Amino acid sequence: MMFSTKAEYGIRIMAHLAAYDGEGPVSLSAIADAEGLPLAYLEHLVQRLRRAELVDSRRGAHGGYTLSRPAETITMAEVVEALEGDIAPIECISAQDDGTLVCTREALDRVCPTKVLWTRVQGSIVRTLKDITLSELVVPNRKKATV
Amino acid sequence: MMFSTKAEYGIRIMAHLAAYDGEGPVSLSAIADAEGLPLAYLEHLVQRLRRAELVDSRRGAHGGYTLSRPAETITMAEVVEALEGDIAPIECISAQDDGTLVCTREALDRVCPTKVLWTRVQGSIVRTLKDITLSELVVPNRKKATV
DNA sequence: GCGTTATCCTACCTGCGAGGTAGGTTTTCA
DNA sequence: TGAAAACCTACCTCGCAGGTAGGATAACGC
Repeated sequence: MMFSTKAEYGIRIMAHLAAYDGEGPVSLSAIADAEGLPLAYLEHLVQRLRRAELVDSRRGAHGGYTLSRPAETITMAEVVEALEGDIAPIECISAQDDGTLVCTREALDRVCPTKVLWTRVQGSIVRTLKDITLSELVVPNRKKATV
Repeated sequence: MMFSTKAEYGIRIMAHLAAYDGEGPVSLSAIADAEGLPLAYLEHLVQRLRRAELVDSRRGAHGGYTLSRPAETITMAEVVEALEGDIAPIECISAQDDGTLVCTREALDRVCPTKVLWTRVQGSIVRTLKDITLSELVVPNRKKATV
């Protein structure tokens, strides 16, 4: 597998928040219960989402988390990157600030024969993730209950 | 990172064999030397390639490995799959024989909100890998030397 | 046939990070 | 003022990627 459960669980959090968007903050324990995931672990993940400013938090009783923006404007590339860090198919490839990819294996004289492969794979993954917004992951029949 | 060095090293082996295609078998120790990778570890990887029938082997003195087919007909999807096993972006998603993807998290009643995401990511990765053949990875200036 | 060179095979080792726990402190509400 | 929540830091542990070790088997050159 290529993405860890960090991405999976974190996306479940986001999808859950999206489903209850506009209904006030949702507590993490409610999400942990609903999704059957360990609360203490989700706390780590939601902190990443908060630092990436994808969710807002309200502390204290009746507190919880809300989406910081409408679900339609949140791409899965942002979410996955917040959770997993830079999206790179393999260790030696990393993106620079300007978006160009560099290969750490590539010395001055030698070109890396596999770079072209990883570059294209990375491109297609990022393109796909940018193309999907959070709103597409919301399960419809979960929403109506409390509305 | 999403692919391990198994894929990276294995692809380097394949690229090396492709560069010396038609010049008789290349020994693994020659490849290990040229690429600066541990021979004993490469042995494990090349066995996977052999079992997937991507390379042929000849034992004994002056033995080594050769591509089993022309490089243009070998897709990177085959190579990566031989090395890493099934290409799945995340643990819960796996491909069935007919190519449809299933999510182990998906119970009878609940749909998995993230499945649509992983399905599309998986599709774009596989499509990209199928689209690239080994011949595209061959570094030109490496070939002429012994020709 | 015998040494050399290679593949082939099985078992083992080791460090690290994913995945998870624990136990607090701080903030907000009723 | 106490309950409910976010917030924070430190720790644990176990599987596995990445690599080693050592031998068995096979095909040459002489």
